[in-house]
Amino acid sequence: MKVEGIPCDKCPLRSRKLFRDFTDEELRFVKRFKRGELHVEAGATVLVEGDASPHLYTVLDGWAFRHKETADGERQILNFALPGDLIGLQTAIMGRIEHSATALTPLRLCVFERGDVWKIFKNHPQLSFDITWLVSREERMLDRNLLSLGQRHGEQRVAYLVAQLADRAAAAGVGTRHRIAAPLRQHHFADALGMTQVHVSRMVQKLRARSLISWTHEGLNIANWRELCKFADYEPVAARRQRPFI
Amino acid sequence: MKVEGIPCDKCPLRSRKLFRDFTDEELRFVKRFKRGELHVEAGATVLVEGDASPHLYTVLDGWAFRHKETADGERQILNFALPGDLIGLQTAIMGRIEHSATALTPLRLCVFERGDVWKIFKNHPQLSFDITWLVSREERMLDRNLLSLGQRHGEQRVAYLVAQLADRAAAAGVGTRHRIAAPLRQHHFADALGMTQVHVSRMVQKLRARSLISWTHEGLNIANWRELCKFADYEPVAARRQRPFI
DNA sequence: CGGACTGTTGATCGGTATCAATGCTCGTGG
DNA sequence: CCACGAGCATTGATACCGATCAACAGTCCG
Repeated sequence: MKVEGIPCDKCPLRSRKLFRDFTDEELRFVKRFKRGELHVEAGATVLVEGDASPHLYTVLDGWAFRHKETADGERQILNFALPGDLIGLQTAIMGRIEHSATALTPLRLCVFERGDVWKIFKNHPQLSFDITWLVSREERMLDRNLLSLGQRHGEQRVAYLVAQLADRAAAAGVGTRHRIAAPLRQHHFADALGMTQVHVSRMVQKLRARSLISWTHEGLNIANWRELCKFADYEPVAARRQRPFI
Repeated sequence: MKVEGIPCDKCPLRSRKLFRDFTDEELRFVKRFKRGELHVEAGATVLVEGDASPHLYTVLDGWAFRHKETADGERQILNFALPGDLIGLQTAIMGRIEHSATALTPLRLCVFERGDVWKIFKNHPQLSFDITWLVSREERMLDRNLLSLGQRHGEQRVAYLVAQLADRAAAAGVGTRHRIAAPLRQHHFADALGMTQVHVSRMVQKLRARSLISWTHEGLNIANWRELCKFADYEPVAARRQRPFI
């Protein structure tokens, strides 16, 4: 875990076409709030349920996931976070966070302070709106995941998650729709989809039999993107559409 | 479906202790945006998936639920909306809504216009922050529901939903923790929890056998609130804690 | 009275969990 | 270079939760 400073004008996210351009004024404004950069190693925990951490983060590089546990220790992965995603905003808005977040890969985070969020609201409508956009987007993804868990059975659930992750990764510029480069294991899928790892394995085999994906020790590849989406009932995000980030 | 105007200073929500007080200035400001009141009958649809409706609403009275369907027509109830809750904000923030909303009881809604949300952000930091608070709260509830669907089995899932609804209704001032007054049917539970109505029936019986709840044609009663929460792993909201609304 | 709606009960089937063993890959250290 | 163990995926056998199909009963209402 180390902290250093890198100027926002050199922010690697800013150069990606996916993210909307900041005006010079916005850039100057948001710069003041960057408290540093946090590097955590794969597997490290960034946020812990119940914390009232003073920080929130934007993912600059790497994959993380949000998760939550029942009283008897069963873990549910709620969603994944990719570059450009904000994590830990709940601490700033609601005072207390009800989920944990863990790094899936080595992670580079841009650090903000909880109290500064209010300054953004106070002084910068457009950026406040962007923050709300990000929360709404998260809500929308959760809606989709809920639909998946509630109404789709195993094979489709796995297919849906594969499609979603590949699509998001491609959009965030950290992969393509044909290959997921993250070190995702079947037990991650299990925890995200509410099924056992053994069953995930069997469902993956079925998807392989349909020639939709291949999952070897080399990684996870999507053999037929179009068909996968159709099978999973997944609707890809509009490409070329810019989105905000902070 | 009828529309009329009732002044915000007489807003019935405002008198409930649950909701934070507005300053006179806030009241004057927000009044300008109330476009009217919408009354819809039980069972009517307020929002339809895919719409780019020009309106969003605050529930003034009654129960509604947000839901979403898979391509092959399976319905998932994502969450319920009670007085004080905002519905349809996605249209204003993201342009398009990805879920539907339906009235469970006769519903009284306060109508806002999509474009006015930006005006709020532009001119009123505190109210913008409140909006974001509401979205964050929804996200948090979805996190919890996702945990329930993914990791708890039937009996606990039902118990959790009962506890959650009773608690929220009591907090919103439309019921107590010992009785849910809404015309909820077992098929609503089924759609919300990803199980069949028949199975909900059996799980309800088990909860009855544990003397936790009773569900007759008279309605749904919680026999032992404390034990129900413990069994369901549900953490009640802090009573006496005020929350924002718009 | 008849029909719609809701909840209950029973029989059976299937999807998924559980438990356990095996094999593969890779990193490490002797 | 090989032995070993850790981590991960696969496979098989069995058990159980919850789905499905079907029938029936109570309530409400026109």
